[in-house]
Amino acid sequence: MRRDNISMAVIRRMPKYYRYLDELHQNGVDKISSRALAEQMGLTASQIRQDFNCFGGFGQQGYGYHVETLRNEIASIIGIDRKHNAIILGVGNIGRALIRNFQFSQCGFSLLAAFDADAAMAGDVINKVPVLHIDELERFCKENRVEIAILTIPSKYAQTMAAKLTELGIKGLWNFTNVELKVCEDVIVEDVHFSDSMMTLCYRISEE
Amino acid sequence: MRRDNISMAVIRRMPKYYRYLDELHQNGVDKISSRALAEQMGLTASQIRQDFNCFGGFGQQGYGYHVETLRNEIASIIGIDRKHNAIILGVGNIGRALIRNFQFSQCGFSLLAAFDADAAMAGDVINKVPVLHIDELERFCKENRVEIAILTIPSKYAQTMAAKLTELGIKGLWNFTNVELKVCEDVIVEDVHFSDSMMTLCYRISEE
DNA sequence: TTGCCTCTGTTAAGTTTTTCACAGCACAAA
DNA sequence: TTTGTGCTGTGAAAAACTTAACAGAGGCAA
Repeated sequence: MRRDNISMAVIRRMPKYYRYLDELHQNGVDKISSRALAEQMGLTASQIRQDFNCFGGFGQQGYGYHVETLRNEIASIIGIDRKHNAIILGVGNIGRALIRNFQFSQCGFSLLAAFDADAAMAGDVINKVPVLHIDELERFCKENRVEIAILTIPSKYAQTMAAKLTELGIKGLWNFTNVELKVCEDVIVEDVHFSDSMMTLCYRISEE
Repeated sequence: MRRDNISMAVIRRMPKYYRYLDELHQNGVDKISSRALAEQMGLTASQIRQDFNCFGGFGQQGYGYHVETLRNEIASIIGIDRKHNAIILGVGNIGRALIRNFQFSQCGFSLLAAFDADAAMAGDVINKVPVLHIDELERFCKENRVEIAILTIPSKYAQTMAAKLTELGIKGLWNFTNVELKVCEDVIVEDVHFSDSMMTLCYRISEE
């Protein structure tokens, strides 16, 4: 399974494949052809075969793809079959929403703790996740192998916090602030820019 | 200003341009060259010039771009200088987070009302936005020119609700559920798939 | 077993997107 | 005014990405 030089375009389709295959599997579907999957997903069969081939190809000629096998292969490619430790910074509305509702384990993560600058929250437990004061961040990161941090703090603190987390050896940041973070290049930043998404929608509904 | 056949790749960069230009403007910067902007944004100067040229080109040879003018042109292209009426469906954690924190007006929208199936919430007002019972949706849409709906409801209701909203003449859906919505093609769906984003991060931190 | 049909992996063609290169305008300095 | 530098708009080249096409493997029925 060669996973070098895989283009971002392909990578960003993998979670979607996973989602569809997982649903098919749960509906008891055993096998599926690239054509059938393409139709459901709104892609072309060629693209699907091409995509899977980036990782070696998991189908069988004349048969198609075995849904469960393919799903598991994709899970393994993405890495969600392993557990990566995560922490969340900022227990405001969005932070709380993620802690309560987001299925971290289904995305390969384990949410170890939440941090907030508000001392009044320290000691709380939300959805089994302990809330700690931000002053404990450094100690916590040193004691636990934290791989990613989720930024749901106010924008003005984002860059400073990103720098601190970089120092503490974090590998990835899931950034919900509307700030473009500058970090050294071995730290991965995945942005969730609500406003960009909303503005795109704004443009698209205005077209005729 | 020709805005037909603009590729999605270009469109998705426009909000980012807007963000940077707005910040430059607020910092008192008057003019900027494509090269300087490229450096800040992590793009190439060529791409920036190419992008702006899709809409006619707003710069001046030998000078560069006038920040405020360019920002306003982009705002007008995206459509955030107009006001589009929006409603939000589902006042759970994410819904509440958006109502409280998201700057709708800065993205060209005006959030008229929130809807929830929980009758106990009806009559509440969150951040000046009235919460109505879902039964009032139809009446409300008929009385107000609602252009987009934000889906922050449980996934299992998403498809049904999308169909209903389509009937009511909605133009766009901002979809926070992890369901792939099937709607007729003149309705625009803009997905915010947290899990796709998180899985992509998962993949990327695993690479070496 | 044979023959037919389906479907993948893979190479090639086509399309889109990005980058390069440069003519020519604008401003500043002399 | 003239000269030089900086910068855009634009057409062409390069790269990336998607779609098409097809050989051949495998299933299935007779």
